[in-house]
Amino acid sequence: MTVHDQLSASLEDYLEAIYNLSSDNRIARAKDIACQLRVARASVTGALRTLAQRELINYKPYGYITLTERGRRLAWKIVRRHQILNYFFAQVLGVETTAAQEAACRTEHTLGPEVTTRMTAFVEFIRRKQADGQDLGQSFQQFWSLLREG
Amino acid sequence: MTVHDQLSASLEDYLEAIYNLSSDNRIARAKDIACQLRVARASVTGALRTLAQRELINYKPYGYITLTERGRRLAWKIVRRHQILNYFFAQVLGVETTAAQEAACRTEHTLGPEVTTRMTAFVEFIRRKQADGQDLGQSFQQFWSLLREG
DNA sequence: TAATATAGTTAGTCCGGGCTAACTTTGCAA
DNA sequence: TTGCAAAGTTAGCCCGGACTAACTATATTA
Repeated sequence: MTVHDQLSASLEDYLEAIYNLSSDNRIARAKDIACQLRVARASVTGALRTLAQRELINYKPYGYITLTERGRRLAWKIVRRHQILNYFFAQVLGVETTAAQEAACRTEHTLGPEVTTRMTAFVEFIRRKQADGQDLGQSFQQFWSLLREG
Repeated sequence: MTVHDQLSASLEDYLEAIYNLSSDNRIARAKDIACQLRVARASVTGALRTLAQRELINYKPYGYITLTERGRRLAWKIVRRHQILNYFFAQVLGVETTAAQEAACRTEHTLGPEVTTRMTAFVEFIRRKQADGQDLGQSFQQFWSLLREG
């Protein structure tokens, strides 16, 4: 079984989309996955088959799509990573929200576990400082403005 | 002409390798590119052709490989991005050097221009603070140790 | 319940970018 | 100067992951 392998960037995206759609509201529909990932419906089918055979989702042709326990755990990690990066890009670097989102989408697949955990801690570190009245994002963004305008 | 297009991650790697090899010492040899990127010699040939037709390198079969002016400028940006990330991973997050290098290699291709410039500024910002006796990397790494050990 | 719209799948194609095997060119050493 | 090893190229293959077109299943609603 190829069950333990790393997922490709593309498969991570599918898994993440399924996670988001199924928690957002109801059921993850292939149509919506396609739409969210801006991909043809036909491409979704292939990805679903692969995810199913890696035992990350439960999937039968024309049936409902649900995450397995393994799938849910993995998806959660992926989503988490995404959020961390997004926070860093948006709140610390001050990148505009949709650009930050897009960057996070692209970058999230390349961080190894080492960098991910440290990055997570770093964001936590920054949040604490902020709670202590020391807003790093803000003071960087001041610096940034000076660079730009001044 | 496809001359203005974005390069794929893989082509960026080739360009970067050529840049490094030709500044490191002498001439960028296909053999060394292959070795550095851990790729078969045959794969290099294809990449060289593509880079040549995008006017980023001067290349004739069996000839020397040199960067064009455009190629050099672009390669420089790529190398720069790599260094910035590497600094951030190693000096700020405290990731061990070779792991930081590897992460930088994977991540560098996904940062858009917006994030890249801000990231560059962020690293500069941190350096300044460090010069002022406020070492963010160090204080984060203290925090990190507490998380781990404490 | 039958007709049709919508969702999903299949088949077949393409493209990037790897690979190996076999061939050609180049360059060094006898 | 020739003769062989090393470097480079070509041809042909594979794989992942997109696509379109055409088909099938499902759902809606008249």
